[in-house]
Amino acid sequence: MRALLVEDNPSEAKAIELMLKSAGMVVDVTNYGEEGIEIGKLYDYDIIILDLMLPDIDGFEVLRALRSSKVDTPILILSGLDQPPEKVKGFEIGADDYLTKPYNKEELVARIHAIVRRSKGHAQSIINTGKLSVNLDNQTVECEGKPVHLTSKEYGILELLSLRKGSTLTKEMFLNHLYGGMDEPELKIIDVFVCKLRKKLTKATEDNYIHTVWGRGYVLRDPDAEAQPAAE
Amino acid sequence: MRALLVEDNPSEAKAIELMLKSAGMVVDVTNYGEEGIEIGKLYDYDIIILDLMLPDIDGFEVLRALRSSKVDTPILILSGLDQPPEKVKGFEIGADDYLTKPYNKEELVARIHAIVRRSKGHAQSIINTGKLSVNLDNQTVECEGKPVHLTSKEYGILELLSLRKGSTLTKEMFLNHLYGGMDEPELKIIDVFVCKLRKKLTKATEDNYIHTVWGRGYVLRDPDAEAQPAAE
DNA sequence: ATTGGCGTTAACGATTCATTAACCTTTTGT
DNA sequence: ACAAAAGGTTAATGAATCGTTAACGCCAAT
Repeated sequence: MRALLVEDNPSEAKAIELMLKSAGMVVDVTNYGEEGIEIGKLYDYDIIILDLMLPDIDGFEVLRALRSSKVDTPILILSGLDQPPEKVKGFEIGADDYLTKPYNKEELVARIHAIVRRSKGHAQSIINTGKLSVNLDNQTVECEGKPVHLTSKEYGILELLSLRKGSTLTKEMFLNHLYGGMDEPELKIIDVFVCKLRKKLTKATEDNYIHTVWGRGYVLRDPDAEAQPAAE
Repeated sequence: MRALLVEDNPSEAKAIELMLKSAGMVVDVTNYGEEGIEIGKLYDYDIIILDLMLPDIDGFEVLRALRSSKVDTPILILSGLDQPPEKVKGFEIGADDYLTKPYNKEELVARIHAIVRRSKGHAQSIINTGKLSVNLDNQTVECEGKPVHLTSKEYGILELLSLRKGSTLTKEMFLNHLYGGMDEPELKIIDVFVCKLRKKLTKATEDNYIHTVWGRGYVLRDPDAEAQPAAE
């Protein structure tokens, strides 16, 4: 999962960054609102965490700018002010959640998980596909109760496949989901991880979940579902 | 176990501190309510023991301030007044227990143990995991009835693992659980203790309880509960 | 004063993971 | 059928993380 954090206070930013990373997220950080708008438009994040207190421009402006640029990434607002009118304002402009400081650390991670889940159309934090179940909160995978050990990148692939189960995802999308910052590896790496992931899943499930859509990308499909409607 | 004591009377504070330390806890002490709020927000204690009689501000204010700052650490109130209305007030604001002076020394420790246990979701003071049983009251460990001698830090690791059995804990969490004050040693120390602890547990149980989650931390798992973790 | 247990740091080797590169197989278009 | 493009697989490399041991200093008990 890839997140953008827009927070000016360096120590606070570092604290949140570490927290998110220890929850297994790929995190980009910026201290300026303007840069937040830039990067937010440039990359396809799963979530943007936005502090209202920024040195250059008002946090609300960042939110407005992103939304008017048709960026529909879920946005969670962090605020020091606990004024209900402000909260309403945030939602009106298009925030997806609003957390007032000081907030409980676990709560931030929990909310982010919930927002991302819902934004992809999942009510539960466990996504079942055939014998497989992917736990988005723990970042664990099980096959009929037995744990399947995946490395973090392998999990990242399966996570995205599960979140958007049934639709074809391009390799670029996987790259975007798995890597932060500006130093992405080569596209080919996705093939390699898909290969490794398939091997592990086949070993565990005796079944085939990840299908190749030639020239397009990959899809995750439930093997039980007989009819195979054209994905996408 | 890490505790914060907020108590203005120096001799009383010293007495309680020693009592808690002799019960194996890591204890930070402050004489002022304001400082109690500060530190309580800053660190992640297992419990906060709060005297209502404070020189600067009312104990209830400290409690209220912590709770409104989303600090959900269990709080035990110590009080000289035995007025039922006050007791009710404490619980309403979010105290977890209320002890009136003079109180029995053992009772204080016993209550603290009970509160911490329950706050982590354990009804019993003995946590069993496979052949292992960890006694939170005595801070002792047994394997099929035979005692396993652990040093205090080794026990601290196992205690936290047991309290949060099944979930992955980062090295930072262990550091926080094992050390008080402001002078934490380096993260690496956790590896060393885990190594020593594992060796003792393996010798006693002929089994493996502590699993490494690469890049994240450690988990305690019941070996009976599941089959082998899927290989490469 | 001496000893032994413990906590801590440092150093080194072992593992695991991410990535690239190379090579082979399958699919597509002509 | 054939070449080109895309995908599949494996091996090699290097970096990050982890495990283990040794060594040092502190403190408490003898």
